[in-house]
Amino acid sequence: MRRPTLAVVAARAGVSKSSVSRVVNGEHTVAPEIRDLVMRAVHELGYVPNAAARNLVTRRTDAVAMVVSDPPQGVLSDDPLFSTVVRVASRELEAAGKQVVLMLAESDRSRARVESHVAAGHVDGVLLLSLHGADPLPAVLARTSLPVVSFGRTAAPTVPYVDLDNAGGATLAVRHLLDRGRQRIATVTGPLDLSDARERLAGYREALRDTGRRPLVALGDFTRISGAEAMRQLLADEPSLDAVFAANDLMAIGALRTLRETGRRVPDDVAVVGFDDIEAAAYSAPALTTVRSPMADQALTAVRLLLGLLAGQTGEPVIMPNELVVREST
Amino acid sequence: MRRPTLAVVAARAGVSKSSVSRVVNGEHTVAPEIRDLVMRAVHELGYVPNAAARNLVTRRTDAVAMVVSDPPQGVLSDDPLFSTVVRVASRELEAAGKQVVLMLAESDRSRARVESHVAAGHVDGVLLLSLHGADPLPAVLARTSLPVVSFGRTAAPTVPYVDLDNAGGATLAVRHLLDRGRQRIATVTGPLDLSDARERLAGYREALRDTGRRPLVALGDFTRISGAEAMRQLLADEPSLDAVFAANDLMAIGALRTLRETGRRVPDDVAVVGFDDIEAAAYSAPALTTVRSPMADQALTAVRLLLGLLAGQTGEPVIMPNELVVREST
DNA sequence: TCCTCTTGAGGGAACGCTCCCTGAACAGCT
DNA sequence: AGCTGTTCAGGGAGCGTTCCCTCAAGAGGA
Repeated sequence: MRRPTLAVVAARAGVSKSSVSRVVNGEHTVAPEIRDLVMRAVHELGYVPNAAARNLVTRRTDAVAMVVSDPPQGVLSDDPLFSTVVRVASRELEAAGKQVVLMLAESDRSRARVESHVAAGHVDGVLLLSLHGADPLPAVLARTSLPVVSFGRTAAPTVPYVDLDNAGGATLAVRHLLDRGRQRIATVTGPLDLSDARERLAGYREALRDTGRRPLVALGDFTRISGAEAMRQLLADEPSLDAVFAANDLMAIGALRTLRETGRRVPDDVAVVGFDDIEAAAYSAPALTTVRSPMADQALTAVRLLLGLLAGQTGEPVIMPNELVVREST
Repeated sequence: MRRPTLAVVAARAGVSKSSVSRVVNGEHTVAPEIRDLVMRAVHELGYVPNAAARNLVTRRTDAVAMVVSDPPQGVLSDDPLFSTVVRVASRELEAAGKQVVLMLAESDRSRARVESHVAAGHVDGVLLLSLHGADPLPAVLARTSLPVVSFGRTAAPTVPYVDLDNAGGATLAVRHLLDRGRQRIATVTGPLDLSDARERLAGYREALRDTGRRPLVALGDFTRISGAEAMRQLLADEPSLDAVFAANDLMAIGALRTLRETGRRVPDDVAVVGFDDIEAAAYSAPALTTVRSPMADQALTAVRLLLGLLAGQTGEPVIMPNELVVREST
């Protein structure tokens, strides 16, 4: 048994297909009595428009792609970022009547899939979740001339993005450590192919510059384990350090683990600041001082930007502010 | 400038539309020379089939809905479960050539959206992420007679699911505490409207039954904060307790926090076991002994089950085994 | 009363594809 | 040589919409 079509509804209501179409699409050039007739038939038959047929003629899909551009074991994998951003963005897009098509771009093969899917016009626009500055995808997608918005800065000039004030946040964190009287302040960076990581490092350097202190840098990759290892490295290089700024909370949590294992008290011996304020930050031992990044707001802003583009408006990049959350680790 | 259509490709190749269609769909009743001609034209023109037109006539969509059935502040919100399951499932579905339509079902309104979307035939099948046993959605979706598979047990009899051996895992955890010589073993449950939570509680009771020990139960809701509060409650009720089985890792981490704040040493004074083995479990202080639930495998199994149903096979519920991971907290 | 103008309903082509059906070409048999 | 059977290309209807165009009906003005 087949779902009813426009024609069936029209027959039931005793009007033409055109009128039913007009009512269903909310056009105002239709007499109230006809509208009522149609509405009744629609409800009685449980009519739902066939999206495929509609897309075919309108060339709109009312769908947007949510592209997660990140390698399988990448930054977003275990990050609370993923669930927060995906959920908030989905909710907002659904509220706007858009269908959300989730696509992973974690290999060349899947990137090609994304590209052809988008180029084929299966979606009206793209919300790109990309933290990787060198990602080729933004530029590729921009070429399709479909609206694209990126969550996180991209190199493609025509792609508006929503990003944090990473450098500012890092400076905030380091200034806080300076205020606490710390003398030897190290940092654990994220993977430096990510602009987020580079900017946070730049903010760290910036804050130290005027104080005459030497930077002390160890590389991490935004995972807990890398934070633990980088901390070990830092302690070996500079046993006298008394503060660490980790470029994200997961690495800060890893660093806490190493400090605990090596018998350092936090914050007495070493103060630790993270970045992001993920929920786990409040539950570490000791609870983590961190720079809150408004991920939900950022996601919301990105979606609104995309919806604006879809509606024909233009879009400018947005930088979100952030704030320091002081807890027990400093 | 419009994307090329079948007809354009046919003209270019000097063959009929039908032949192009046959080649594009990989039918074998086509002569090699014609196939080559068509393939060349396809590549030269960058032809990609129009999905809407194809769907219209085939009544297939090659899309599946991934429905996240969970209130906004629900269990999946901050849970690593979400990102793991969503990513693994997406990857597998994409590999099978399916488009993934992400839908949230967090309110009556959005549930209705999901229902009408599915009933309207916009997808070929549904992968339901539902941990809520009383969720009305499985039954509703089952009525559409489209293939539905649930990640997590459901009450709907016709919906195959993939679930953990929750009771067995809980029993495993409690037996471990008994083996360690613990005398007074409490538990922190999840929200009891979730079957996962109920089963884990049942497993706890089961393991204690033969030992003649009295159960000691506090209610949580699978969040860190609830674990911390439940632990406080337990300590007030029974200051002499020497072990806790928390029904998930997040609550176990919350419990660790309370124990630390109240001056208990773990595991010396109180041993703690969690459930799930999320990545954070290895980074708590002390590192958490926990029951590993193979979430990635479970997601994969669910997807395979769904793909089987889509291919016309039948599907039976699957129960995944789990194992104990012993760390520092016991 | 007639004409023009406006409002709004109906008819039907078009969107790009699949798939059924027809029929051409050729092989194999009597 | 003639007939049957098989293989495979082409023609064209139809999928369920939208939207342009035509046209009927009624309002308003001369």
